[in-house]
Amino acid sequence: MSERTLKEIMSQRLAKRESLLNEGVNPYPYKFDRSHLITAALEDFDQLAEKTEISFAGRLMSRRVMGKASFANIMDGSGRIQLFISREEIGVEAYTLFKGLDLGDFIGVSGKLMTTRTGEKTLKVASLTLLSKNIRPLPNVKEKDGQTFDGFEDKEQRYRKRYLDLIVNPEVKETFVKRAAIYRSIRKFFDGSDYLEVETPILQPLYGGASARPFMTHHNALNMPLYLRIADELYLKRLIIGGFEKVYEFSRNFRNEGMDRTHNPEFTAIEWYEAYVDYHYLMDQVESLFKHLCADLGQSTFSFKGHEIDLTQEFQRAPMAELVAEHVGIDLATANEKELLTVCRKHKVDVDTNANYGQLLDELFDALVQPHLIEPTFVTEYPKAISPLAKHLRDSDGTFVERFELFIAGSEFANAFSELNDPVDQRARLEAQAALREAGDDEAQVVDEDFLQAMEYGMPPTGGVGMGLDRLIMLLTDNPSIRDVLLFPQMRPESKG
RNA sequence: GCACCGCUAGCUCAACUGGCAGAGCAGUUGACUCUUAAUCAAUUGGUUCGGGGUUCGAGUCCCUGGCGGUGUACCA
Repeated sequence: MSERTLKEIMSQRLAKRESLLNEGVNPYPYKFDRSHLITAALEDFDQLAEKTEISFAGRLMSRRVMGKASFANIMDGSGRIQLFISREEIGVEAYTLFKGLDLGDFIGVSGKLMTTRTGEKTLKVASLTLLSKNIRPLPNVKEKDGQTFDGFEDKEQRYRKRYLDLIVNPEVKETFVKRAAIYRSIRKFFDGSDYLEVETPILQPLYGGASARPFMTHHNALNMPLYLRIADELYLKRLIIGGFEKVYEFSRNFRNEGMDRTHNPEFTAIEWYEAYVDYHYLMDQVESLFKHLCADLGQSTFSFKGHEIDLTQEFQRAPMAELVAEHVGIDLATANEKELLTVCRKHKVDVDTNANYGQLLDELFDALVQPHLIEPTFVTEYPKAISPLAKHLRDSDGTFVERFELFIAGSEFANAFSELNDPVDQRARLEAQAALREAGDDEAQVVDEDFLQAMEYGMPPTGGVGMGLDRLIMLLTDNPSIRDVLLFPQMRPESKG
């Protein structure tokens, strides 16, 4: 739409590019030696001002021309600074070049720092070089005293053209800088506990470790189907079997499912496994990971979804059935499926009438309890029916397993178990999943014969945790949508309708 | 999936009950040596998301499709 007017602006700029080339000026030179980042020079202003010749490189963001002298602002990766350019100072030729610049051009400038009459720290430009010619106009944003005017606000365009969002809405950068800091902190936590960071296949002949539909692809040379991983769990367990006793991986996972505020088709999780520990150990460990993160970020209370949450407090722990029982006022430990169904109906929880005890309990929990778990809470003892990779709860009848999930502000943040390591039991559980698949559940897990064989060689008692990092970053940066913590969220192609 | 809201110039927005599609910024031309949402003067720029319909006349009303946002459901 409105291509014509955009084309006019662009053809003007293309013409400038041409005439520069004709004058023998390369509008795209190869390098520029800058002496300072903008913010570094501003911090060191008193040392540098009036004395030292310094240089910056950056993008021209605004301009105020007043005849033979001008002010402009450039932005580099660190920040912005005002430039003062006078014809007297830089000469007629350079001043003409400056007046021919467009917003969005990259330039290199050198000169001395000064303070303007109104007290703004400014570079008095002595020389100026074009570093890259802009030919497509940037969204035009005005700024004053930290307030922005006429911003670039269309969320769709911001997600589709994230590079523009980053240029024009600098606060967006902070989320991604913080994301990197969180990764660094997590790495430090595990590296410091003698964990080994590993990389396992993203392209897998069979997918597993979670209940989800996969993306499928095809390898030409092998002429075989391959799946993009939905989780790295089964490979990390192979490594535990192989004798690496503590492993972790930042795992980009792919799930062929719906998209919404909290789901992107590709997302990042961290999973870690440690030999000879159980889920009680893991709860303590997860709590200390959060404390470690808070210390590194220098913050203990986080605002998220309108709640103020202290992540350094002791996390609550409670079995799933108890939490549901508290809510419905019925002792569920002795309830049968029929009674649970009645409870579901009473609380208007929509369920499949063929659902088993575990699925019903899970439904009740999701509908009635989870939204109210605001303070950090480990929900423990999940039904075996929905946990095919977890060990039976010790000293019990086998209805429940040693598993926990961590909830904060009504959302799930971690999922962990005392990992099942009995190969006979594991085979039976996966075969039960396969039966569910036969019955039409296309998210049920598949039997991975190689994984079962690996376990038959012997797997030590092991604890393992999976934690969704995108959601963690949403929590720690107070962003309500996963799209705000992904640089390039998945979008439908733009179409002309 | 369902509901609601949105889509008009490069950007931000306006246009009453259906009556000539507008403004600011950006762009272009000119003036201006301490401005800072610079200012002043002039000026260019439109497939109003696509398609169909009603009407003398549609940005506006109706149908249909697209994309996005929010909520909700399903799903981990």
